[in-house]
Formats: sequence, structure tokens, C-alpha cells
Amino acid sequence: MRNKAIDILQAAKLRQTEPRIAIISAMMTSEHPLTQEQIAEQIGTAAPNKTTIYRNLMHLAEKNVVHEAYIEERSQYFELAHQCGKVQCHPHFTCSRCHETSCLTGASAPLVTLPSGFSMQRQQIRIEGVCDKCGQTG
Amino acid sequence: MRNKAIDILQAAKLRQTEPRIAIISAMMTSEHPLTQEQIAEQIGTAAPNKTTIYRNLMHLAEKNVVHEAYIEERSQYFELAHQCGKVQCHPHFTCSRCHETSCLTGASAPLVTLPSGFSMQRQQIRIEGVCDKCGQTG
DNA sequence: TTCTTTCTTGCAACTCAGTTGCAGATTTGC
DNA sequence: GCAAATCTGCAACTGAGTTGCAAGAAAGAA
Repeated sequence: MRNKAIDILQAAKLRQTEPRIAIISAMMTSEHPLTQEQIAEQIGTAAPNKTTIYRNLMHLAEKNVVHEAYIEERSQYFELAHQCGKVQCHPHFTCSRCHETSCLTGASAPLVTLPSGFSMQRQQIRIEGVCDKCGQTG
Repeated sequence: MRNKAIDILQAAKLRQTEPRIAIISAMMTSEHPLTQEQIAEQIGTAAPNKTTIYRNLMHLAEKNVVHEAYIEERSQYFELAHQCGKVQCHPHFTCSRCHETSCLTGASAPLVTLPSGFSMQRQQIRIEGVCDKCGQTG
């Protein structure tokens, strides 16, 4: 886990610092995108300052190590980019009852055809609905 | 314009107040999703208080008259829902150079197939790339 | 190893957009 | 026209993201 985080930093040619390793490790253990605060919680007592988390995420996003998932209002959610296709990431599913977000890593979708003159860097799909757990009870 | 806004309110069984009519009219004139502040600007000097805009948008979203488009960090963007399919809205394209967002009303995409037990209420697609104007210059 | 440069961190203070409580004003159905 | 139910505006607040700055740590050179 830790080693893999170090590998990722090396590949991106970034300095290996404790906060960075912790942030990437935390994101590796998570099944869904995390907010800055959730990353801190995941790390626990050893969590770096929130400014540090913020700046590292910005930096990592710039290097395409992580990216932002557009899921909900008011908070930014991030996830590691290494398991995504170059252009398209897996769809994100948010349950409108329990508000949990899951990554539909199995599901795939074709890319939208853009009007001429437009070029695509990334396509993201966001789905709202009712998850299997909530569907059973209501 | 104004009449159409009133129609929308009637159809949704909502009281017809000046702020509401102004908000819906403003959204009808826009080609792309707007923030609360942009709605106020669009209306101009007669714009209602920002709290009023906020509460009305929440209310209208609940009634499915408008919905939120997940586009960028820090701000919520809204657009009228009446021109969207029941489940799927048009994709939103955000240019990474000029940061303009446009609605790809022409483009369509198939719905993602969900795992069993999941049901879909709405699918949204967000695309990042370079728009036709920015593509020409660089 | 030690030095030096460059980058990173933490603190504190700030911004910005969204959010809530409350009292007065409007709308709607009767 | 009246009463009840809603809506509006103000002001104050919240919470997440953001910035400036000085101290600390990593990486490469000597």
C-alpha cells in the first residue's frame, strides 16, 4: 500500500513526503471518491493539516494522479486516476435515499460524439437513483 | 417569456410570485446553466434577495422544475428541466481553456446499464475538453 | 556527509457561496 | 375582503476552500 503510493509519486516525479504518501494511501483504500475532510479522517490522528491536504490534492490533480469527481454540491470529491481510462472514468452512482456514492467500475459507456471543432479530454457520468440496499426496503 | 414562466409555475402547482417568475424567465433566456448569482445578474436591478433566489431554486428543484448541473467546483449551477428527457439530460461541455460551459443539446448518449438491484432516476454527462473557439487558436 | 537550493508544511486569517431564523409582506382559497 | 398558509428580505452564520508567510524537509551537488 505504502509502497504503491511511493511508486505513484515516483512515476509522477513528485517528492516523496509523508503527507503525500498518506493521502494517496488513504485514497487507495477507499471504494469511492473522498472529500478533503474524509481523507483526513481516513488517515486518522497522523493526518496532515487541511491546507496541506488541499494543496497536495491540487498538485496531484494537475499531474493527473488524482481527479475530481463531480458528485454533489458544496464539497469537492477526489479519487485516484490510475484506474481510469485515459478519457473516460467509471460512472458514479449516488443513491438519492442513503446518499452513498459508489463507483460503477464494471459499467461502461460510449463517448459522446462532439460537435465539430470540439475535442474531448475527459468524460464523466453521474447517475442518480436508488441503490440495491435502499431499493429492497421501499 | 413571462407567460411561459407562469405556465410552468401553474403546471407545478406553485404560487405565482414575482421572484419566481423572474427566476424562471432568467433561466429560460440562458443557453447554459446558471449560478444563483448569475441568475441575479441576469434579472438585473429588479433581482430578488439572494436568499429568495436560493430558497426558490431549492423549492423548484424539489418540484423538478429545475435541476442542478454538476459542472464545476464551489458553485451550484441550475437549469430548467423542461427540455430534458425524463431520465437523461443533455451532456454539458466545459472548455478547459476558456472555462465556458455549453449544453450539447444535440448530442445523445445511451444510458449506462446498472448492476441488478439499482434503479436510475437521472443520468448526467459532463465533458471536459477544448471548445471550437479555443481549438482554433492553439 | 554536509551544504544549498527548492519545494513542502502548518498556522492563522480570509473569502465566498450557501444556509438559517425571524418578522413583516403576499398570495390564494373562501 | 378576510384569514390561513406561504413567501420575502434582512442580517447573521456556517463550512469548505483558499492565500500569505515563515519555518521545516527532500533532493541533488559538493
